[in-house]
Amino acid sequence: MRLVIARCSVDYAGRLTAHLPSAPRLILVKADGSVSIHADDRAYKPLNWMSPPCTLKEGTGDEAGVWTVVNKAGEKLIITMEEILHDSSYELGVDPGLIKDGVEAHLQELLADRIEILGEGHTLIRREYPTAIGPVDILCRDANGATVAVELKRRGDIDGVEQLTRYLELLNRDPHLAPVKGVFAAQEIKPQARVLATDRGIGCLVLDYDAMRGIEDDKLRLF
Amino acid sequence: MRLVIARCSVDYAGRLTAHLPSAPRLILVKADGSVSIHADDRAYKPLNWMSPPCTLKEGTGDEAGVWTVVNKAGEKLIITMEEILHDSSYELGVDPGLIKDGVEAHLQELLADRIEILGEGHTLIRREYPTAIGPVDILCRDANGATVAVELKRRGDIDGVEQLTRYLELLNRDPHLAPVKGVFAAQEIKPQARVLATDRGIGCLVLDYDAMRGIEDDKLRLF
DNA sequence: TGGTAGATCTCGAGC
DNA sequence: GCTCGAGGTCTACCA
Repeated sequence: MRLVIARCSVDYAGRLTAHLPSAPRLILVKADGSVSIHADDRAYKPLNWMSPPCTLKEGTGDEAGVWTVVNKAGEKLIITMEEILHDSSYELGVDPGLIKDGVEAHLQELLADRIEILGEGHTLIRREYPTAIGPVDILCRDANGATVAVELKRRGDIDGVEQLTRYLELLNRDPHLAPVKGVFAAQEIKPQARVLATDRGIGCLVLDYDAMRGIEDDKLRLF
Repeated sequence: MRLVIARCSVDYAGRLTAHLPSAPRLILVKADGSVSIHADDRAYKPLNWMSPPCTLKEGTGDEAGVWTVVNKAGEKLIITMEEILHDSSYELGVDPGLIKDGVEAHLQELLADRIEILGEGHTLIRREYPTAIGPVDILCRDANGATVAVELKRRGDIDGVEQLTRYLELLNRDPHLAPVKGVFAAQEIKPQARVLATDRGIGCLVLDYDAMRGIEDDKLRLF
């Protein structure tokens, strides 16, 4: 990891063209060859960057102080250094990486484990039920044996309803499954998504992640 | 901008919970109070971060070496420093910011200016034609006076077709406009999006940004 | 390699 | 304050 603080201007030419006028900034050159340029605000997104794999060439002679970063697609990032204020390097090694909890995959596990949250007598067919246009999060049967397709989201908005609609259209063409009902399940369902879902006869289910995890924990404690 | 290289472990509790085991990393504290933690790879996304506005508290006494970053929503980022390898600060000032070219807004301008790209005899009604569910990018009439709604994307995929479909459904309820045809225009149209659009009777138009800009430049040179 | 869906998405505009 | 759409989205996963 190389840290450079420098007054510089930057030009990017690739999927779009963009220019950064001269100003003091932080330039990060990482061990994988990637380069990013940061201003003194915003935690998440750099002003400009080149993702790996890419190669950095530092100009010499006439081109001294001009860094050119290129990737395979031919995108270019050109950094023109005007004044170097700091330049240091550190060996950090490979990062052990982030351990996450609380994402959609876990919600899917929890709901599959407690499928009766969908209603008395529901039984799981399978998670990630494959279709031609992608896997349905959960497929199950209700107490009457009717097929139910569940689309799971952390935040339920209109896109999720469209996605489920496409699945339902497809699943309903399968005589072994039809008629298939839809349930849109999320930790939070946006009003417009609820309206659209309801209009299409799709059920809405708001999930309480902490409560579900609690139930799961209780269940685990029984064994 | 404060740059710290340190062996540290990190815990995030907020929209999810996440943990980073002890390892050497770069910690950036920016002038807006934001904090980000970088490994020695990936240009774009930090391992962990807290977006502004947020406040950083460095622990003292028993809590020495423990940094706590909190935002208004109550999300917490806790950084436990085990060994500081570098610590320096720089005043960078406010960045003049990025100048972009080649985005959807510009495409819309260009297409509106050369509406005949859609076909001989087309006339513009207006850009950003307002509807209850949002503005239609371009509304125009073809040579026969029929209404045409255009959805513009840089990259045309299935979502864009869905969006245009919703607009068409709505616009076709307006007796002053109906019947309304749809055109899906993008610099690149994904095969599946093309299939869906065609299936719904929506036309597809691939736009050449450089050529359109060239035409525009030629046009400007005439005046 | 290409397509799809998720993300602590972020960010900005419009209401 | 929210809602929605765009992003050089990036990234992981799967065919």
